[in-house]
Amino acid sequence: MTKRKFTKANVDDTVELVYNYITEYIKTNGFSPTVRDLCKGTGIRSTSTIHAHLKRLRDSGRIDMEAGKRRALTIAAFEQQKVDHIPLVGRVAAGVPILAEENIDSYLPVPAAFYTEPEHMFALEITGDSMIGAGILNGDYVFVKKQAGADYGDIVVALIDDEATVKTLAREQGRTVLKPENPSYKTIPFDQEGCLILGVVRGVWRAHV
Amino acid sequence: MTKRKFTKANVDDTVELVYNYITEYIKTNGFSPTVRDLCKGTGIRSTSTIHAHLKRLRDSGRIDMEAGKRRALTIAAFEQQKVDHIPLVGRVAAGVPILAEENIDSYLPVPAAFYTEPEHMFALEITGDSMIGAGILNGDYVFVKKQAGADYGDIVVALIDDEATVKTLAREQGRTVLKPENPSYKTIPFDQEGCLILGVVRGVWRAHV
DNA sequence: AGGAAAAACGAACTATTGTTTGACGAACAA
DNA sequence: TTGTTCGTCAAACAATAGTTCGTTTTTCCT
Repeated sequence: MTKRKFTKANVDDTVELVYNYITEYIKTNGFSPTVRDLCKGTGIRSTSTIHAHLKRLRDSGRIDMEAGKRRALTIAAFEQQKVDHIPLVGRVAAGVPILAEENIDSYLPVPAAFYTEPEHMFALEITGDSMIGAGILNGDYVFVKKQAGADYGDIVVALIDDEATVKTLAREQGRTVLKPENPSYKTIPFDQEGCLILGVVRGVWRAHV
Repeated sequence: MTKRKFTKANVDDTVELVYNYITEYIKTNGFSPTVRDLCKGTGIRSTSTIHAHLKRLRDSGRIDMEAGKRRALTIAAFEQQKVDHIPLVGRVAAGVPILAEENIDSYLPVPAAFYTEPEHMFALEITGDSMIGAGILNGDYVFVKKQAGADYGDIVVALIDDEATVKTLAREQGRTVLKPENPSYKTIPFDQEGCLILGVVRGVWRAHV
């Protein structure tokens, strides 16, 4: 009687097993598993077998690993799905830079792929329904790129007499105005005195309860 | 002449230096730095000094570390800002489970704090303007919790004759209907034949170009 | 000035962990 | 059946990296 010492499963399946355990491990622990962790996690008994599978995963571009480095496996796909944390601005204090520490309530994670310069972004919670026509509702979060100028048609965050407001920047009858997207609100003349553009809306997030 | 071999800076400042380098390193590399990496990064020459600072950071609850484990530092604050990646469903193939592999285009990162069960979520890109009244525009992404039932008033993703659509579930004149939030679209009767609720919209994301 | 405490240093120690090697078993084709 | 290939295994090797220890330097207090 020959004793069955191991089973030789389909390689692709085993590689998948290893890959899944890596992602799972990183997700729960926050750092990469070791070769021996993968042994325990997958039931594979030899470190060299894991090693071979890791090479396959690296060669197919699914993971990144540096030779010799411990716990240095990273999921290649995460690169595209990188996340930045941008500040959520609660109140806009008068005379204080928008991103000053006292303004920042917390940080929200945002897909980095959506923006080229996430370090210049901030988020703002919408109060009121003046922008309903643009699909921006009360309670929504807008993600704003900080910049002093904007184009006509852009939805901007502006400071008017020490109050922050979100409106569409437009040109009407020869004047630059801040236009609400709701007929029951009045268009605000944008005269340079006391008016300041803080940034341009680049994204909207709404959570349904 | 006494040779100045090292300067003894304020401990808090040095701890901060170490902490910042850890976050920076993890952000760029995807895995934790080693004690010796931190030496190079901070200019501190002794591994034991770094070790002492790491203990301080752990004791003050700012980082997590397990004794003996290599490259296993994690930033404690990241815990609260955890991100889940939920599948972006491109097409909805007839007769195939919504989360089947062939439906999934890619994955989007979403703040885990927003949902209790991110593993049951999927995302869908909106085509058309039938939900303008609810602030859901063409090109928006909706984040959907997968469930077979829903309440009246919920915005649902439903399958009607093998086509996925996003509408408000409502009751009108004694019948259950799928109601568009746009007067130029017709209300769709929700008869059980060929009609299926795939999930309920929990979030909306819009990126302004 | 003298001494204690705190912080940094350098070197040695330890062990976790990546890597290599050679052998064995299973699957498959000739 | 027989040989080849490939996946797995066990064990040993090598080295990266966590930890400890005793000393030196700086700061601060008396």
